[in-house]
Amino acid sequence: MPKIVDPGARRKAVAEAVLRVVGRSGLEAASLRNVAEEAGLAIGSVRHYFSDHDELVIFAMGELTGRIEARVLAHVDRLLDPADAAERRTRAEDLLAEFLPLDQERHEEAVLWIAFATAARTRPGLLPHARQLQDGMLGVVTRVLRGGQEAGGLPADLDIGTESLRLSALLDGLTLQAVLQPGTLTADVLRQVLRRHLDSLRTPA
Amino acid sequence: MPKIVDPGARRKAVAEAVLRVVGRSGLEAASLRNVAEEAGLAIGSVRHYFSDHDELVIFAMGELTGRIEARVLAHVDRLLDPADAAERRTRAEDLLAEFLPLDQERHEEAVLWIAFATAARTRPGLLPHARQLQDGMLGVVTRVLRGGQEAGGLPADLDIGTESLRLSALLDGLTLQAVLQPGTLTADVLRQVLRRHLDSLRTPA
DNA sequence: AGGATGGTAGCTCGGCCGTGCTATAAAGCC
DNA sequence: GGCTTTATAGCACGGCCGAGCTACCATCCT
Repeated sequence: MPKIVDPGARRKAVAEAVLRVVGRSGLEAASLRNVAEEAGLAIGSVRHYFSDHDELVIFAMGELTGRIEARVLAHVDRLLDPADAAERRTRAEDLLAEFLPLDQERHEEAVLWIAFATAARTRPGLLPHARQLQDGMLGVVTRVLRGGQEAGGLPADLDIGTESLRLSALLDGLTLQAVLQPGTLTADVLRQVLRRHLDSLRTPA
Repeated sequence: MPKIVDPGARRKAVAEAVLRVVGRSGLEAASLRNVAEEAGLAIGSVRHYFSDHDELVIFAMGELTGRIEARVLAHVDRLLDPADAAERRTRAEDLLAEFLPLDQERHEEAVLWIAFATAARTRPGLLPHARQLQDGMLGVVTRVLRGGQEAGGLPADLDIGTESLRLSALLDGLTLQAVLQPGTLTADVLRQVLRRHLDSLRTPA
């Protein structure tokens, strides 16, 4: 039986178990024992694929950030590919909405992201993944705003640097509040706030 | 020696030790042993003032939120007391700036707040304090915006509900990013983003 | 056929955890 | 002075943790 196993797939399966445990009970509950049970494996089997507990958690975070990144980048392609300016605004909003927990899947990802990102402050091993996703988000937001400016949809004198920070902070804040207060910030409200913000950018300073 | 001790003061002193440990090593490090050592007490002494480990952590979070609340409410009084509209804008900005980690003290508080608030998701005992501060912040932001509108500094057709959510989310997001990326978001940048946001609210939709 | 390889499993150890429980000493009260 | 109260201290237990290590077994290679 053993040889035919794809190690990468196994690692991913275990990582998913980690994410499920973290989503359900928090990062501190992601022990080897709990993860092994969640994955339906023995503790020794899990350790066969991960030398360290740290490596397990870091890899799981990498899976999470990779998933989020892929979903956003797909929208980036869709935004930049067609040159029809008519749908540009809609596409931009949809792209930025990918950062918000608008459905259950993205809410779960947001919960996980907040858990790992905040844990990175005291777990140096998680910092690279946290920085990468955060920088990536700022980069995407910056590209969207700059693109909108070049397309004429946004005022030419808009300070893209400051506005990118403001918008990315808004997205982060909405995500954080949605995670901390599930039920209060519904998907409709989140979308409305985002739309209001994008509208406000169109009016000259 | 024993009788002359003020229990409240002792509990506060131990709570401060909790906050120091959490700030340095994260909430998961706030064990009775670590806290007792930080407070310079024996583990048994700490337990004399707190029946439970849970109670200790919850009380410490209460101390934190109480501290933040008191600081903000002082600004609220200062904002509402004088009726000189000239300084109103400045006072409002200063009040809102109290939510941002502009100096080392507030940065430390922001770190602690994020740690406790995110932990509240899997620790039900922390939820009340988290909700209270979060609701309080939204309430203060709402009052500031509504006050600005009534004073004529903001457009009359501004949707205070949505704008309050947007602004409070922005403040939360800036705080989160400043905590996650210390050094990147300097105090100057934070203030600039806040100022830009308040400026943008003055222009009619 | 038989050794090598790699997946699966779990026992064991030392360490930290919260907590039940007990012991000691200092202060106030009669 | 004796008794109660309370602050301080810490021992001991059971539980969970990560990690070292060994054992077993299925497959593949020669």
